[in-house]
Order: sequence, then C-alpha cells, then structure tokens
Amino acid sequence: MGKELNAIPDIIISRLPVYYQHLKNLQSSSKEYVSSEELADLTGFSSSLIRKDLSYFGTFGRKSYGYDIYCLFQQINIIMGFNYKKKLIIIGAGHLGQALAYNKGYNERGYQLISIFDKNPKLIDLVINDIEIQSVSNLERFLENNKVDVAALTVPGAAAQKITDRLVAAGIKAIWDFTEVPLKVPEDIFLEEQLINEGLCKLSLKMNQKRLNQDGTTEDLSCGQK
Amino acid sequence: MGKELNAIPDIIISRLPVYYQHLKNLQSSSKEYVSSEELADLTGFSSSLIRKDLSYFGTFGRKSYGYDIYCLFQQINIIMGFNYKKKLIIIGAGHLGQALAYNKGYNERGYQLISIFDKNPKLIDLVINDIEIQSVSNLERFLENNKVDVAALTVPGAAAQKITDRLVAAGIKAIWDFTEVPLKVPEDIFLEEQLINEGLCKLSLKMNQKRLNQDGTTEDLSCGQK
DNA sequence: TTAATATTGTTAAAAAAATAACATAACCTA
DNA sequence: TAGGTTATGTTATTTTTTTAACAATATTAA
Ligand SMILES: NC(=O)c1ccc[n+]([C@@H]2O[C@H](COP(=O)([O-])OP(=O)(O)OC[C@H]3O[C@@H](n4cnc5c(N)ncnc54)[C@H](O)[C@@H]3O)[C@@H](O)[C@H]2O)c1
Ligand SMILES: NC(=O)c1ccc[n+]([C@@H]2O[C@H](COP(=O)([O-])OP(=O)(O)OC[C@H]3O[C@@H](n4cnc5c(N)ncnc54)[C@H](O)[C@@H]3O)[C@@H](O)[C@H]2O)c1
Repeated sequence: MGKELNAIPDIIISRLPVYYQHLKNLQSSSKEYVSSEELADLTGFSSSLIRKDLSYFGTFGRKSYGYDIYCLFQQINIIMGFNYKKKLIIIGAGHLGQALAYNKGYNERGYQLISIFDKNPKLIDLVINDIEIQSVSNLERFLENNKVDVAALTVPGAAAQKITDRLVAAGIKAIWDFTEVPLKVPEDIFLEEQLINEGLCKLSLKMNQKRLNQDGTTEDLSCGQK
Repeated sequence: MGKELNAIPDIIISRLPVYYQHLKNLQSSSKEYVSSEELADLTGFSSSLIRKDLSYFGTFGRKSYGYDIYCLFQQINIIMGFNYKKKLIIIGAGHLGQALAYNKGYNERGYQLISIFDKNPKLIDLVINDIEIQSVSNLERFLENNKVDVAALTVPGAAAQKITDRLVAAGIKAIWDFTEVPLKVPEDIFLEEQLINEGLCKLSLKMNQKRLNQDGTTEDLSCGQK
C-alpha cells in the first residue's frame, strides 16, 4: 500500500488510545486542566515525550496551565477519527462474538454495531443486546445493501480465512480479527489483529524473568543441535 | 521495581507473541525448517530484525537451512515461561468474563483457569465450561487456600479499583485487566491492561488518515484558544 | 572434490525515538 | 509593575532500534 506522506508514526499511534482513555477519565474529574507532568504520572510515559507527541499534531497547551482536558480530548477524538460515523458487523456469534455485542466502547469511538452473523441455525434470529443474529449466508446480500466499514471476526480459526475472503470479495476494507490464525488479505485492506491473549503472554514472561532473576539460574536454551 | 539486569527489551517482548503464534501455526505444516526470510513474509518484520531478535536469546539457526520449527517453538515457549504452570482466576462472570471462560489459549501457555467469581446471586453456582462460578465474598478465603498466579479482571469499571485492592491485599502479584479504567497498584504488582478496543481505535485512525489523504484536506485542529 | 548456493550470526551504519535542556510566554503575588 | 513561578513547545543530545552488509559455514549439485 505504501505509507502516506503525512503518516503518523506507528509509535505515536500506539500511544493515542492511552491518552484517549486517560483524558476520557479526567472528564469526570473536577479538574479543567492537566499538565504533561500529571499525564506522565497517569500514563507512565515521560512528560517530555507527551509534549512531543502532542506537538506532532498541533499546539494545544497553555503556558503555566497545561492542557484544557475537554479540548485536548476533543482533539484526540478528531485525530483518531471518532467524530466520523462507522458501521460495524460481527461475524461469529459464539462466546466472544456475543460478549462483543455488549461492548460499550463503540459509540464513543464513532462505531455503530448493525448486525451479527453466524452459521449455527440455533443462533439465527436470536436477539443479543437488541441486535438480531442472522445467517452468514445472507452476508453478501447484506453487504450489498448496507455500507459496512469494519467487520469483527470471531469465528473459529478454521473458518477465518474463508470468511475473510468473502468479506474482501464483498468490498469490506477493514477487519478486526480475534481469531489466532494469520490471515492473508490484499494490501489495501486494513487488518487489525486483536491478540486477546497477549497480556497473558507478557505476564508469563515477566513472572518467568522474575523467577530467573531470583534463582540466579539461567535457562538451558539449547536444542540438541550444535 | 527497577529493571532487572538482564531484562529483555520491551520491543523484543512485544514481538515474541507474534513469533509464537506463527511458529505454532507452522507446527501443523509439513515443513521442518523455516528461514528468517519466510518468517519475515509471515510476520511483516524484516528478516534482519528477526535474526537479531532471536540471537538475543541464543543461537538457534542452522546455516543454509534456517530454524528448526519445532525446536524454535520450544525455545520461545521456554523464554516466555509457558513451561511453568500458572493458575488463573476470573473476577466478573458477565459477558466478557464468561467468554474468557471458554478461551482455548490457556493450556498452551501454561495457564489453568481454576475459578470464576461474581457478586450477582443469579450467577453463583452456575457452571461455565466446567468451572463453577462462586461468590466474590469467598475471594479472600479462596486465595488463602489456593496459590493463584494471575487474576483476570472483567468487572464493571466502577468496581475495578476496589476488587484490585482486595486482590493485592490477598497477595495476588499479577493482574490481567479488561476494564477500561486506570488502576492503581503497588510497584511490585504486574499489571497488564488488555485494551480490547485498541484495534477499533487504530482502524478508525487509519480510515481517517486515508480519507484525509484522499480529500487532500487538513483537519482544523484548533480549539478556540490562541 | 569443487563450485555454486543458501542462510545464519554479527558487525557497522543509518534511522528513529526518547530524553534532557531551555528559551519563551503566561500567570500570580505583592 | 516587577519578580518569581509554572509549564509549554522546540531544539540539541543521547539512546535505542532497525537496516544493511558480509564473513562464515553448511548444503547441494556438478
Ligand atoms: N473466547 C475467548 O476468550 C477467545 C480468546 C481469544 C481468541 N478467541 C478466538 O475467537 C474466536 C471465537 O471464539 P469463541 O470462544 O467465541 O468460539 P465459539 O466456538 O464460541 O464461537 C464461534 C462461533 O462462530 C460460528 N461459526 C463457525 N463457522 C462459521 C462461519 N463459517 N460463519 C459464521 N459463523 C461461524 C459458530 O457457530 C460459533 O457460534 C476463535 O477463533 C477463538 O480462537 C476467543
Ligand atoms: N463486553 C466487551 O466486549 C468489553 C470490551 C472491552 C472492555 N470490557 C470491559 O470488561 C468489563 C466487563 O464487561 P462485560 O461486558 O462483561 O460487563 P457485564 O456487566 O456483562 O459483566 C460484569 C460482571 O461483573 C459482576 N460484578 C459487578 N461487580 C462485581 C464485584 N464487585 N465483584 C464481582 N463481580 C462483580 C457483575 O455481576 C457482572 O456479572 C467492563 O469493565 C467492560 O468495560 C468489555
């Protein structure tokens, strides 16, 4: 696809949801302004880094006050495109798919969940959080009649690539993938792998590191080959 | 807490789950070896970076063949501590908590889910995927009698800090947090925020960037202040 | 057995990211 | 209005990360 000229560095993108979350929380405090130093305490990033990140997008702060919380929150919303309305569907109404149907995070980010699809006849026509589950055989027809921006994929791994191919053929441009299989998509499709178990991996690694440091031992990392 | 001497750089840690996932998938292929070039195709990281990452831990490759898939997978398992057994509980048996009870990713990473807690009387004693939901009032007693390594937090945001304080007081050292509120924990507690909606944020931002690039317009990023 | 090929592990160079430093400006107090 | 304080935005510096290059070595084919 090739990076766009004014592409925001990935490393900054990865911090934006963190700023978003804390600014959202600060809304409900009585404070009106927040300094880069306070944001540093909250986020764990250095105040210098925070000022640098924000200055990438513009000049939002006020000398000797800090940043207007409401105002900065609005800016971050605009930068992330949350002010644009986007339609979402979920494919796979199993345990995770159903949980996502109750996710409260859509509206504030500009998303609207408009349908859920499954292939299990027992689930079809079931209503989950006001959304009716429909047969995945309707998928193509539905996509023809409805402008859908993002499809969340919560089918079993074995079905993931086939569904993906159908979604792409039907014109979907962005996929939010929860299956733990690597998907192949054309270059112009946005694919976000949502690795739910990533936190568990990191916790295991950190606990392991701590154990190794306490024991003072080193793992035997050899595998029989010279 | 302070970094340990032989702390693995965060940037490498963040790529380990990706290597893990692809090597796991490669297990079920007929191939025995994989080259850094092939891994680059799969992961999107450069082959040079992959060789560098792996060489941080040891010498696993075989010249002119590449890496023994099974063997490298085992190494990554050891590095991530998946060979150590860990016990997991879930607090909050709502939509997300119940979905996590069906997560198939625990065993392969060395985790065993041993209990689920909720405060809703209607849920207590319900059996989800062979695990009985118990009252959160039993939490302290349970933790006294069972060595629990990680607690997954899937209660509403408003309850999150209180439950966290109870968990910490009861001796839990690692928390896998799904609530979208910033938690305060002592420095020696490992806290992993699992931002489920992160993918949605990134997709929104990317679609927004694409739109801006196509329009050629720039957002008005000002907020009334000079 | 020799030459051609493949692919690692490592070193050197380049690029990106983070930190530190500070000039500047706004605010506050007296 | 002067002097002290606060906190930004930006520049300079340092550190980290990535890429590129390649020597070393195992494998394969001739
Ligand atoms: N449950 C979790 O906590 C969890 C965690 C991490 C990853 N995941 C991944 O998310 C996916 C779903 O997990 P789950 O626990 O909800 O599984 P699940 O089995 O409960 O749900 C899968 C659903 O997909 C439906 N389905 C199957 N094939 C389909 C098709 N071709 N078209 C439409 N629907 C189809 C099934 O009928 C079922 O309802 C899996 O890939 C899993 O690896 C789940
Ligand atoms: N559902 C999603 O897709 C999703 C996505 C992102 C984040 N989250 C977050 O995960 C959390 C749970 O979401 P959910 O959709 O499962 O909500 P939910 O309301 O379905 O479940 C919450 C559960 O926690 C229980 N609970 C409340 N207070 C408790 C306490 N003090 N002790 C023990 N249990 C308690 C409730 O009885 C309920 O069963 C929320 O913080 C939410 O923001 C959910």
